[in-house]
Amino acid sequence: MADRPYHHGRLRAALLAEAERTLREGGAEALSLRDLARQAGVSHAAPRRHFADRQALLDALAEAGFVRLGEEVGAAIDDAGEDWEERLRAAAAAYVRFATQDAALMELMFAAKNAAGRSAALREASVPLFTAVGDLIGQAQQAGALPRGDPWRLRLLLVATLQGIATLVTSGRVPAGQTDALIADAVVLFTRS
Amino acid sequence: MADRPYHHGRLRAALLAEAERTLREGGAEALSLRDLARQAGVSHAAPRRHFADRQALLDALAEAGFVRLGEEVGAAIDDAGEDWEERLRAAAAAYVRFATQDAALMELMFAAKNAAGRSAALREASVPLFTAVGDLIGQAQQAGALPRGDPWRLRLLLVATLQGIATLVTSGRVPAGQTDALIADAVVLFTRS
DNA sequence: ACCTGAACACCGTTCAAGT
DNA sequence: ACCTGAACACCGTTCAAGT
Repeated sequence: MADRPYHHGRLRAALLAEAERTLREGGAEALSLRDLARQAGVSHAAPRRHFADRQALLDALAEAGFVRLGEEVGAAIDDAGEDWEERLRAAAAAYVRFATQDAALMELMFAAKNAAGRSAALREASVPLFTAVGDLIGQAQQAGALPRGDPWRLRLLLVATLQGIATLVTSGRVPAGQTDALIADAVVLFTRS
Repeated sequence: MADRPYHHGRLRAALLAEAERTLREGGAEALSLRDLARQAGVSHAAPRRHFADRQALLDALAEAGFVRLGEEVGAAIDDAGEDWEERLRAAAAAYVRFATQDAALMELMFAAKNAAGRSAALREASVPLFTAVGDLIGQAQQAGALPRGDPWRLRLLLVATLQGIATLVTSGRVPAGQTDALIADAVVLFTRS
């Protein structure tokens, strides 16, 4: 690292990787472009080439977060057995686990200032997540494990419930060790309605 | 304001009031202690007497937010008719309305860094909200409008659902005009399970 | 195409000193 | 008890200049 070349080569990726770590350890407020540049061994103005401003970096983090959340929830569903209630529980557990391990990232992903049409990229990045949950619901309905009804609205309601549980857990309002019980309650709520 | 006395007199209250306004208009990131001091006509070091640091001000805002949310949800329940489903819907609508109008404040209230036992005052401030929801659930259960089961767990699940809906709405993931339908769906989910 | 270095206008926080 | 003013160490952002 003493004789680093003038061009970093992977500065954007390096900044993002380091930012994810800082975000996990100290929250979004601990993220400083100057500090990231320092840790990448680059001048404080160098990140500007890759991120127009600090918000652009946060946007990129949120975007990557949605992609990974979609992957993890999808994988959890696939890895679960064939029982629909079990699959729903696996999806919910994966969602809450992600939120617990990356609480600050989750806050970025659902920040109000990133609302609606603010970022087409962010909306697009969250498609796999919503698709995975939507597919699960549609199939569970066909199998008779979930009540009929507009699958779109049911999908939105399920994601809302998972997101709410995640928020209560990460904000410390669910007693330790009660998380799984709360998730199980939520799944029962949907399957028995 | 030209000949303001040396002692402001109500500096703490003035800072909080102005901070609430800034929070609503520009989010937590727009909150600057120096700027608040300026708007109060006081030196930049004066707020220190009332708030140990910036985080202490944010904590106080979150605390006041929980008190007000508890009041508004409680009032909505009281103002609703005697029908339990209608009362649940009124509580949910009040919760989401609060979150919509004060999205940045809501984020402060449920921030992960304010977790668990971090602030006894914050926990205490949220008691009326949880009590109002808990009482509603207990009474609806006794009236047969909600299924039996541990009311504590049901209370947590209901708050989680409301919080999740609020987050999806403020983060722009619920299509405009679909909010009421989502709230109605949530209430049906609880009453028919 | 990518990065540097200096400059600007802001912060939060601290602390001796004033009223 | 409450507030001021100067000081310190940080920021994000901009821009001419370097490679």
